[in-house]
Order: sequence, then C-alpha cells, then structure tokens
Amino acid sequence: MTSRGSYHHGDLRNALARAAAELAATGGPDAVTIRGAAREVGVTPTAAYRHFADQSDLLEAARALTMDGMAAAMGELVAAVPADGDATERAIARLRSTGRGYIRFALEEPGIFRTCFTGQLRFPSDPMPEDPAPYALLGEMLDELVEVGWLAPEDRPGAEAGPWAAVHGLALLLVDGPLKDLDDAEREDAIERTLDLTVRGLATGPEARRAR
Amino acid sequence: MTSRGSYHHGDLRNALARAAAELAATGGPDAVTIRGAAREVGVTPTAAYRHFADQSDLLEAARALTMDGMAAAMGELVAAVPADGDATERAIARLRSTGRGYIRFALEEPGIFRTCFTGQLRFPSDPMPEDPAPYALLGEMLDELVEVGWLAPEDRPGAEAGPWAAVHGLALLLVDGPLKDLDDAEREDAIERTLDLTVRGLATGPEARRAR
DNA sequence: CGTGAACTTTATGGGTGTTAACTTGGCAGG
DNA sequence: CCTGCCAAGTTAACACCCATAAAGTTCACG
Repeated sequence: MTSRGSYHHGDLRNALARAAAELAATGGPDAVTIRGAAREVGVTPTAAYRHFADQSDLLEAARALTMDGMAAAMGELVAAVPADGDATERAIARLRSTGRGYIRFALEEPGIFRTCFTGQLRFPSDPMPEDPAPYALLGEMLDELVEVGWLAPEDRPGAEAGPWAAVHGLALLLVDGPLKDLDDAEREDAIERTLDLTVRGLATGPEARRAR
Repeated sequence: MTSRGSYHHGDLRNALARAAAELAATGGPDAVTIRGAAREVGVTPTAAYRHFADQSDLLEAARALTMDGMAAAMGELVAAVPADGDATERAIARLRSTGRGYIRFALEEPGIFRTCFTGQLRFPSDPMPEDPAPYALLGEMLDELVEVGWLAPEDRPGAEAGPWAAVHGLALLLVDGPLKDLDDAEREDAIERTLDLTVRGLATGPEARRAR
C-alpha cells in the first residue's frame, strides 16, 4: 500500500478522504467536491468513483475524518483542566472547559466545525451520526455534576440539549453569525457569560441549593 | 411603476429581490443566484445587473427581505402571549415564548432562517446588520425580567448573548444538525428543557432568590 | 422626436457531477 | 518465467449550472 508514484495509487480512498477533509477545513462542506479532492491528490476525477459512490459519499467520509479531528482537539483541552480543589468546583470547571474548547475549536477551524455540524444532509435519510464525540464528552461532564450534587439526578436524562445548544449556538453566532465582528474582549465576555448561564441553568441539585 | 407586461418592467429591482427571497426560503442562501432570480421574474440574467452590482448584492437584498419576514412572524408569536397572572410569571412566559417563536420559525422556514443567520459573508467586510429585530425583542424581554426582579440589574448589560446562543443553537441543532431526526415529543422536550435552563440561568435577581 | 435608461442577445470562461469506453500493470496460476 | 485477467486507473464527453461583459434593441419621457 501507499505505493506513491505508481500507476496504481494503492491507498486512493484514504488519500481522497483526507484531501476532502482538507477542503472542508478551508472552505467548509461546500468546498468538498469530487473534482477538487481528485485534483488535490493528483488523480483523475473519475478515479474517485472507484471508491466513492457519489459526492455525498465523499462528503460523508470527510465528515467522519473532521469529526475525529475535532474530538481529539477537544479531548486535549478538557484533559488540560487542573484537577485540584473542591470536587464541585472542579466538575464545574471541567464542564466550562468543555464548552470553551468547543467554541474555541469552532473559531479556530470554522470549516471543520461547519462540516461536522451543519448537516444539511440530502433527502435520503442518512444514518444518524451515532454519537458525536463532543456529545459523549458533555455527557460525562453532566454525570460528574450529578455526582457532586450540582445537577439533580432526576434532571440528568436529556440534560444534554440545553448546554449543547448554548455552546453550539454561541459558536455559530461568533463564527458565522451576527456576533462575528466582536473584538477579543467582547468575544471572551460573551463566552464566559454564556457559560455562566449554562452552569447556573444546571443548578438543580442539593449542592447547588446550598451554594446559593 | 409596476407596469407589468411592458418591455420596461418598472419595478425590477424589487421583483428580483422578492424572487431572491423566495429562492432563499426554499433552498437557503446558496439557492440565491442572479440567473435564478431573473428566471423567476421572467427576465434576462443580465438585466439584473442594472439593479445589483453582483450576486452578493442580490443576496444582501434577499437577506434584508427575509429578515423583515422573520421579525414580523416572531412579533406575532410573542404578541400572542397571554397577559394575565403574576408579573414575574408573565415576564418569564414572554421570554420563553420569544425563544419558542424563534425556534419554531427556524423549523418552519429553515431556508429563511439560514439566510438570515448563517452569514458566511464574503471577504469584503460588509456592514454589520444593525440590530436583527429578534435581538431587539430579546432585549425588551430581558428588561422586563429586570423590572420584576428576576434578573439582577447589574447583570443586564450584555445579557443577550447567553439566551440568544441557547435558543439559536437549539434551532440549528434541530434544523440542520444532529438533532434533526428527533420525533415531535423529543423535540418539544428539548425545546422546553433548553428554555428551562435559560430561565434558570438568568435567575440572579432578588425575586429569583425568593422563589427558590 | 431624440435621448438615455432599461432591457435584450450573444458570448466568454469557469465550475460541477457523472457515465462510457479505453489503458495500465500487479499478481495469481500454469 | 510467462501470460492473461481484472481492479485501478485513464481520456473523452455529456449535461448541466453559474457569473459576468460587450454590444445591440426598445420605448418612455422630456
């Protein structure tokens, strides 16, 4: 495999998928085209059809790759959260850091971010993308919040929606939307305040009542 | 003006803008093309260049129109909130209704919604779209929350970001994103829980402390 | 009745997905 | 070691789509 230079590429499928992911990173999902990926790899457009049924198939592959990249980048950010201090504070800090990582990633890699989350998938109902890794990460954070008594256990099921929405929404407002032109200070302020709101919004447990 | 049928259309600019808005409604911003709008109006593509500098100019016009439509639709929804009961409860109900209206509109008119908010505007830094009407509406709701003592006055400045982000984010997750395939019950649940989180997240005032 | 704005035709030059038919060359089996 | 098969590539072409410019035509109005 990977026998570059030869007539038979040997790993074309992966090479095309990686190229597609790069295109997505710089130009968003719309930039993911069969011809573009083929061009990047230095191969004929039609060659791609040996490995992908059609353009949406290629997009799907690119999405999978970019999703992995995003999950990895976020994982690092969350792992970097200091593990000292009071358990409740730490759990909260970890949740905040998860959200911050999500938003920061969106700002640094808007193309990847859009590719991951603005599906706009075509008519054929495609298989629900199992569990986006960031989503799973959020779930863990919420579990921790239940353990330390910040979030009430009975509120745990389905608790992902709110925090996810808040962080996701702010990311998009900042990247693509009306909040795009904020300066650094304003942006940081918006982020921290949104995280404030999120943490406070999750405060339904006994420990939260006590802290108040 | 408006002399239809004649060689000189008389109101081409508006006609094209309306057509562009329709295209945006059904196909999102990507569907807004000079040729498409011209076709719709029954006129030659080049005619459009008498009224719009280029395609992005047309898009801008479409965005303005769709934005107006969105604001109007949301205004109705908010105005329909019952005005009875306790002041605090009413203020909260109005805030929730604003958010619900925003999300509902996004679900009913995804094309318009995307056109309004997923800028992805081109390189030339275009003039910041003053104040999107829904944003202004949110501001009023927050003012009311301060008046009734739910939101602390010192937290009022810049308080828009959080609620807007939450509602905006959920709308996008439901319309375009991974939450697209939820069934009705799940969707409603996600909406209400996100609104719960938002309201609780804003509870920094004296009245909120009392209610707890 | 002439002028000029509003519209037309015509054309250039680019992009895309996708199919059909041909070529190359690695590898398995005689 | 040769040979032939077939997967993995190729060239070529079809059929769309788009933005935009140059030059000609129409007609409303002063």
